[in-house]
Amino acid sequence: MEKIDPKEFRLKFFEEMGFVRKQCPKCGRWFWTLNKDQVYCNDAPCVEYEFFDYGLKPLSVREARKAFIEFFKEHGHTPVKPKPVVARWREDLYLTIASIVDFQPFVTDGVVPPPANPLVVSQPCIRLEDIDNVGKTAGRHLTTFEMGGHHAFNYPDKQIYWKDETVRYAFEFFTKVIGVKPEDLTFKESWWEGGGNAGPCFEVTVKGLEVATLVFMQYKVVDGNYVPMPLKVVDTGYGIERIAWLTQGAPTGFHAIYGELVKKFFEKIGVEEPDEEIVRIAGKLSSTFDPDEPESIEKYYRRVAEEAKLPYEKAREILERMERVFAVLDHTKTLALMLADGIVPSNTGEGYLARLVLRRALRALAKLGSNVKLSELVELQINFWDQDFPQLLKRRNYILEVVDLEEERFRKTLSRGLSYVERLLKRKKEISLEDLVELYDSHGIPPDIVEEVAKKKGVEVHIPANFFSIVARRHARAEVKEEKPEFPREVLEELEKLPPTRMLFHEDVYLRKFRAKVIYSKPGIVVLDKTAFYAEGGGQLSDVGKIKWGNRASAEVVHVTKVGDVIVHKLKDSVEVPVNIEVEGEIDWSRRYTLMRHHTATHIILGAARRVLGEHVWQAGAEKRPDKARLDITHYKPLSKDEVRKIEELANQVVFEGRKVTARFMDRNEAEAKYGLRLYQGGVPPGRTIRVVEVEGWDVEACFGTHVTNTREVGVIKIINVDRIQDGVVRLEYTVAENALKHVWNLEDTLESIAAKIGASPKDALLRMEKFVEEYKAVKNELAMFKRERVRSEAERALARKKPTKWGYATVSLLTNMGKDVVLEVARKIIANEPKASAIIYNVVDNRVVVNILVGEEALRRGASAKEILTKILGKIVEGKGGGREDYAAASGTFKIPSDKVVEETFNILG
RNA sequence: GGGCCGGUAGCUCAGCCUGGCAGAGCGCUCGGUUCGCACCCGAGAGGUCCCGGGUUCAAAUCCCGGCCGGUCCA
Repeated sequence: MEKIDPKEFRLKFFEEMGFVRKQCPKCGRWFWTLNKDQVYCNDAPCVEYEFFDYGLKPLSVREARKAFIEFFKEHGHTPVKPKPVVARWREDLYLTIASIVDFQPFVTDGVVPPPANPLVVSQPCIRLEDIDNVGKTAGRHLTTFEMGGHHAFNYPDKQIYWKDETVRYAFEFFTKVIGVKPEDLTFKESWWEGGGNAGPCFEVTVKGLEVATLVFMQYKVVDGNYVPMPLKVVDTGYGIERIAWLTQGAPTGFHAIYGELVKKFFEKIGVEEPDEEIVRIAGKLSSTFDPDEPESIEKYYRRVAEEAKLPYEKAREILERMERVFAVLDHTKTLALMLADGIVPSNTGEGYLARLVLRRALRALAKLGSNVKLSELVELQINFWDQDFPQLLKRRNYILEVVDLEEERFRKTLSRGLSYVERLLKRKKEISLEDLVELYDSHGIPPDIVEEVAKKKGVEVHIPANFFSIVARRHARAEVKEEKPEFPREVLEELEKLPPTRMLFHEDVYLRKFRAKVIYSKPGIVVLDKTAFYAEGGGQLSDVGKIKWGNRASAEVVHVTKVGDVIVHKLKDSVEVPVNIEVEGEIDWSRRYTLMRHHTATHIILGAARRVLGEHVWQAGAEKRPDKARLDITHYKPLSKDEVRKIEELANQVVFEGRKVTARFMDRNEAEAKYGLRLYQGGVPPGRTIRVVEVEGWDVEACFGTHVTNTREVGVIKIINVDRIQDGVVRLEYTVAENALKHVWNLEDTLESIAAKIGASPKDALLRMEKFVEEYKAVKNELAMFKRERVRSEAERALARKKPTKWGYATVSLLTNMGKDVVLEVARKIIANEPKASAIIYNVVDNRVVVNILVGEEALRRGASAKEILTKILGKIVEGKGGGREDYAAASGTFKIPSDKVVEETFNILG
């Protein structure tokens, strides 16, 4: 803050109007106002909300949005459509967190022109950073909100407008359209930073409520330094919901946003709606605390209790209940929007964020003691917002099915975890911090739910206030793996200076041979002025082939890669090709042609999967190799066999229909406008123009790869494997044409060998197998019977030859090739029949012998020791290793004496 | 992408720490009880202890690798 030059904020407009600059005695910030008597900065938490009886014309969220758009439209801004809340056009963000995000990175970097300039948009945004505060602050924090943004992009050669005009617009909008008295508007000086950009800003507040932020993006943050940007961007954010709240003077933001839904939610959830009086007081005071400071919240509860003339405990209970219902209101809307844009819940990526929101909502419901189905509440949101966000209605079935599935999943997780808690309590009678952390971190059971269960069992649980930071501390910093550079630094630097390679593979995908000039060469590395070799990218492996020059010289190309726009051929061995000569290149065509067919097949399969499974299907990864290809798609449950067949059938239909496949370069804005963000399946390519591959009437994607020109060339597609690779992602593997045929042959061969092994024809193999399994079980049972019989007879035989010792009796058996289980059974039988006996059993297997010694209960009491006996045996009879306890010992090794003397000698040494 | 937890009978799980007979409850089958059902009583069937390697006389148990699932965090 200190680094800002106050001059940045001194505007002509302020002078004209007679604004004065003041400093807030509470927060120390500087601000501008027309009210000469104003003391504080007019923002939370320095002042209480004072707009409740302000008497503005009440606007719903929809009306506030419309008023905002209309105003800026009238003032020369072109309205543009908002983007999805899932930022598919960004590689660095999962969610749309601000309206300016719509135009990052390409517009703000000056690579792509904005769709209009200046423009206005109302962008639904999702921010999850403050999810724990939602509800507590009566509407100050929300996970989803609409950011009204009017943006102007000022290029060095084309200025639109800057600070002065921006503040004038804000002033006019709030005073003329909304009806705020000029002296109630405060412009607070501040500094904004985010997404690698920074600049000064004004926070616009009215009667304690911040209603807009006017950012003047003019620096790029590079290594902590502020570098001026050539492109200066007016980045404003008007809080549409806050404008609705302000104008309605509703007791809380939630009442302003959700209107009749508030009552409906209390009813559906089944908790009592608090009196208007306490809600009003809570709303008014909600500006005064910092939700991250427990003491300030407590103070707030006390003040509400005091003003509402209620006991503290009672007030707190009412407020907490209300806060939770508010959180559910907020989370269900966020969830509906996320799912409508096709997020599939998962344990990673943006899918995890959807699951996080959903589970927070379920937890809040659990704490409210409600058993309402979450999908019923989400459905209320869909119906409430269907005109504002028509995608909710369109994706209704998907949203509700996923919510139900996820609720079921969470229920299972909870019950699994809770039975774990109960088992824990049986053993320990207390739950330690360590247990709590493990329950949450490994089993997903939040500590407050553990507390509840424990309480029912009469066990108190202490949850530290910093519980979640303790959990966070356990997560060691992920080490950043360095990627091994493909080329040495100095080579890379030289490569980067070369002119772009002409890409013959885009001009004619069927080109196999070509002549080109060598423009750069190092041992094992060649760069040509043009090439037909495709460089690895977009999940398509690179071409391989040959380069020939002179009379005889040639080199094998083993890999091709791209450095910027330069295509680099890597050679087998460190061959060096002379620079500036002409060479002939030839690619391995059969490999390339299969890759092309696999690539086109991938686009066809994606289109088929989307049609069979739904619009939430997105590519989550893909790889095309010569032997097979694979496509990972987002989907919320395992594919049924039926669905797989359906995808396969549909895909092959497209192959057989012989649809045209075209590739062309298009202006990014134009392509997005025509085909939507669906284009970005395999990531977001950089640049002003993008290459668009279209399978006629079936699928359109931004793609750099080589494709056949007619789907018929793919031949046939055979899905050979389907796998769930992680939550919410299904992997399809498939091959085409001859490879598909080979796959079928393999299956045939396998079946034939199985049939041959079991002596049946392939047709009868299954029947034969079933019979075998039955027989196997019967034989197993019969064998068990014989084993029992053998055990009995061996035990009897041994007991018949027992000899007395000082502790009772000893029996010695010499068996051959017995299983371990039989030997032990015999020994057990002996000491069961004669508790005074010690059973010694030798079992000879191949050239080795295993000796087992079991001592009966009575013999044990009289001083017999299996270990001692074993020691004697190991000394005299068996050479080997062993060990055991008093009642049991075993060893293995070889006999030291002839085996026909073993029984006799054993009795002797026990003497 | 990383951390943590788990995989044992059809299901839910115990046993693993400290190596030495693979177990419980529910479900299933049969029998008893009953006019019949439920309950109850008795008997029985049911196992690749996820897979592979290692240590050991001996591995569900200890070690290593893999697969699968769960969960928290980027």
